[in-house]
Amino acid sequence: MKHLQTFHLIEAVSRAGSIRKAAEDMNITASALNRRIQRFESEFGSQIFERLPRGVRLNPAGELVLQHIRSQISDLVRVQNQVADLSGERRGHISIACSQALLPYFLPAEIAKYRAEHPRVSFSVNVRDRAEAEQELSTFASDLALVFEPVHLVDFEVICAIPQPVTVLMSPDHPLAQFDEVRLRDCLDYPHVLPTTHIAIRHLIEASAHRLSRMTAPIVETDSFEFIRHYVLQEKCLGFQIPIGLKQDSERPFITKEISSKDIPVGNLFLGQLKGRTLPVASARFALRIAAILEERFDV
Amino acid sequence: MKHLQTFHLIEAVSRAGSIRKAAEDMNITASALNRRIQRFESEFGSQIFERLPRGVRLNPAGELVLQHIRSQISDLVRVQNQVADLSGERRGHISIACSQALLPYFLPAEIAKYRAEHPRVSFSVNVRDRAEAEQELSTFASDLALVFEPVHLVDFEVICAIPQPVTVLMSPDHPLAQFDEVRLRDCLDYPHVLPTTHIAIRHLIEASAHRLSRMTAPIVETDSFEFIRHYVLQEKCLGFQIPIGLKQDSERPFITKEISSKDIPVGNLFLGQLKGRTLPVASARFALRIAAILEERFDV
DNA sequence: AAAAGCGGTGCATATTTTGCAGCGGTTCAT
DNA sequence: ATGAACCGCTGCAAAATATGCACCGCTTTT
Repeated sequence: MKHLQTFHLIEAVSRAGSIRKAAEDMNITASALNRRIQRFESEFGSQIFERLPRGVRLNPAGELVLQHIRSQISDLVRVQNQVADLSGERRGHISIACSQALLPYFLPAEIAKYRAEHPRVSFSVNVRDRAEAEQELSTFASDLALVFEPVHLVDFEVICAIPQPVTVLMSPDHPLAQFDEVRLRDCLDYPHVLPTTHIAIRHLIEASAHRLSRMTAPIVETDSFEFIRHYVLQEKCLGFQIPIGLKQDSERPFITKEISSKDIPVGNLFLGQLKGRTLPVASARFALRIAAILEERFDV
Repeated sequence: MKHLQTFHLIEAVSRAGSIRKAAEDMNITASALNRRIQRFESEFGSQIFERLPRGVRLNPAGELVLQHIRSQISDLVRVQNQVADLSGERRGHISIACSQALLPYFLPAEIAKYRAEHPRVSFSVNVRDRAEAEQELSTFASDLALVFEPVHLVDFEVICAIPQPVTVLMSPDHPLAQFDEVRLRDCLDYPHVLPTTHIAIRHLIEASAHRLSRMTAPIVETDSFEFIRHYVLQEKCLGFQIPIGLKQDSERPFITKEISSKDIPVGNLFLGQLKGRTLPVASARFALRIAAILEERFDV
């Protein structure tokens, strides 16, 4: 849309860090771009870029404006989709930022089910750690976030929260496999594989270990849950996951046991969106549905 | 701002009901305006006006677009105010749609107090009945609404709700003035003045009278609370108000008695904003403050 | 000290928008 | 029934606006 061009240019400049580079990216001359920005600043009533010797950078006012721009653009496509909806077409695109645990079973299954009913809806699924996921919402890069234990929760509007106790997994021939209940202190006695420190499960385990005055001693540290799931079958050791990352039925190649909340506090899986934002119809519908499914499955 | 001009034109056309009239209002030729609208429609991807023999009218898609436009404009001024805030100026404008009961004491006092601290903040206070007030929010004509018993509550985000029992007032020499408690049935036995039917208090009274199988028989029906307050001093009769519309201290020229919730259900005074909207800083601050004051005074 | 990169500007040129006049249609008052 | 009054819409020339080019003054880099 024509009247948003200046906005796209501003975004390009903020990305490129210099007017000349941005001009090249957008296939116009630097002088034209320069003047557009000057005109915008004068109409808007305040500078939005600070001029540096090596280029330009958004100033605080500019950050606000950029946020406004992104929200405006995303809202416009929302309106366009709603209009398309009016004329009978059920289409749209849903972008989700999610934690790794959602990748193997939950999201593939749910998205497939949804698309079976709404074939004209397409999806983006972006793996993001819990900090990145929130960032992703505020830049309008994703509509929804489905993350385990997000960090800030500012600008994060919780649609639903599902408790997910940390779960230990092991191969069936592991010594701990025979017990009904597994305590954290037992786990720490055996070789174990842990996620890297910025991952929420690791965080919960470290904090709890510290309360027991114990130390973790991972034999392997990884940022991939998939790796953990496969590794416990290779070497006799323990791995950790959250329930939603595990197959629902009992045909699992390994034994899983939830660790009591007395040992490790129960974390939450949050489904959320950008605070105050009106989601596109498709995303809003999908979010409600996912919330219902989650709440039913983990009966909250 | 230049890039919003098309939006203002669309708004003008929807208001005028015809392109030619709108063109005159906006001081351009009909042909130019016509072409702008055609261009917008083609860029947007769908017609937004339906062409009638006597002019044009927004179609459903157009209604959505207009809503988007209003939200964008209001959001832009919000950003501008926030930027002004950054540069140290504390200014802004707060528009409020409210019920009559707020006019005599509450709002004048609170606005004055607020302006004493923030002299650069200006206000609009618009008296609206409870249906209009909600309308007012969704067209972005007002930032805040402070209304007794609003009707729909769709698109209405409640900031706080304050119970307000219907209160009967009378001159000190009225027969009922001597009793501690006044029942609704007693009130209906005496001459009474009532607000017109679209006003919430009347609604509550009518419903309750109906439950008692009694009828109201107003000697005067008015849409002015001010009139009621003055009239009970002229003729020996009863009037009805809600507490916030009455002076706080006891220096009232008339006797007031709250009617028990057993007789008339307690209505609520709602402070609210448009659902999902981010208010301008000034309005948001003022709303929080009013909420705090209300909750303290009527200790919720 | 020279080169390279930056934002900003004057001026001629290209592009877009506007106003004017006029077309074909429907509504409304006579 | 009929003409006047509106309506949305369009071709074309004029006005307004945005663009590209060449170049300035400046800072950083080499």
